Amino acid sequence: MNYYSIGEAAAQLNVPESTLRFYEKKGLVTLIERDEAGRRLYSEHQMALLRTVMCLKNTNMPISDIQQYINWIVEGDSTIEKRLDMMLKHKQAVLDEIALMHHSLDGIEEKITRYTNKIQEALT
Amino acid sequence: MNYYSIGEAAAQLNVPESTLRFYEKKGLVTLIERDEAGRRLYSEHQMALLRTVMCLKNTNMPISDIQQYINWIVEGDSTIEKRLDMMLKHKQAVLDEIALMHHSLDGIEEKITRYTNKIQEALT
DNA sequence: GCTTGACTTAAACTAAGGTTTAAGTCGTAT
DNA sequence: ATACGACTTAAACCTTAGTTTAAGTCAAGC
Repeated sequence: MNYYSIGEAAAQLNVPESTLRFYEKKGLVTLIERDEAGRRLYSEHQMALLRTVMCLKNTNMPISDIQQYINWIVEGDSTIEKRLDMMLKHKQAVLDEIALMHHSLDGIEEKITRYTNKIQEALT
Repeated sequence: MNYYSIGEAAAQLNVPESTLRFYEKKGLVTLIERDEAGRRLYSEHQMALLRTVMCLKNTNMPISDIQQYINWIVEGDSTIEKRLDMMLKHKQAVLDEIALMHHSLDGIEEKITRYTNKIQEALT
């Protein structure tokens, strides 16, 4: 299998290395292998997990909730319903947030139109 | 003209009163009139400004940037180009953020599908 | 006359999500 | 051999965006 150093993993996930160490300490990602020298080796499997973590983080899930979700994954299939429930709720929260942003964007676009017109008028 | 007490304004904007006082201290909203007893009176004009502030806040603009924007409004028409520039950049930032959220949502929906299938299978 | 809702300042406090620092130790590549 | 990238712990520090507290004052309504 392919392994990534912390530097490679960080670059791929577009976060600082310090964040990966921080997430590890927080239990957002577990069981990272090490080479003989004690350096972290991120497997494809870990990278997939981290990509999931990033999906949740990018949609503003609090770290503590991501932690809970990861714990459920580690616990195994008995927690699938809980995970499904969490993801459904989170999806709705994200949709709500996107809707709010879209709505707010309307207000911003109105400003853009108004300013653009004003500048046009000033040039005539 | 119609005036609103801080309680009414807060309810209408869906924020705590403490936040309105905080924004005022920060200079996000200025020149709020007072009644004889010193209580804040929010005019329609102030409410409109505050709705703009909320649009920016709801799209995650930092308070310091909102402050700058409001300062420019107060300065008058000479700052219209700066405001237009700021709004155009902010619009792009918001669109980028929404795009990232949408993309991340795909990952979340994949989980939902997988968990749903697993639960279905388990029932057969 | 008392409760309610508003007001004041300044500072402390909170929560989230990291970042930085100190003071080192290792192993690998040039 | 020396620089590079990684490693350690623990605590201190940072920013953002408020919230809370203290210790009052003030005016209006019941």
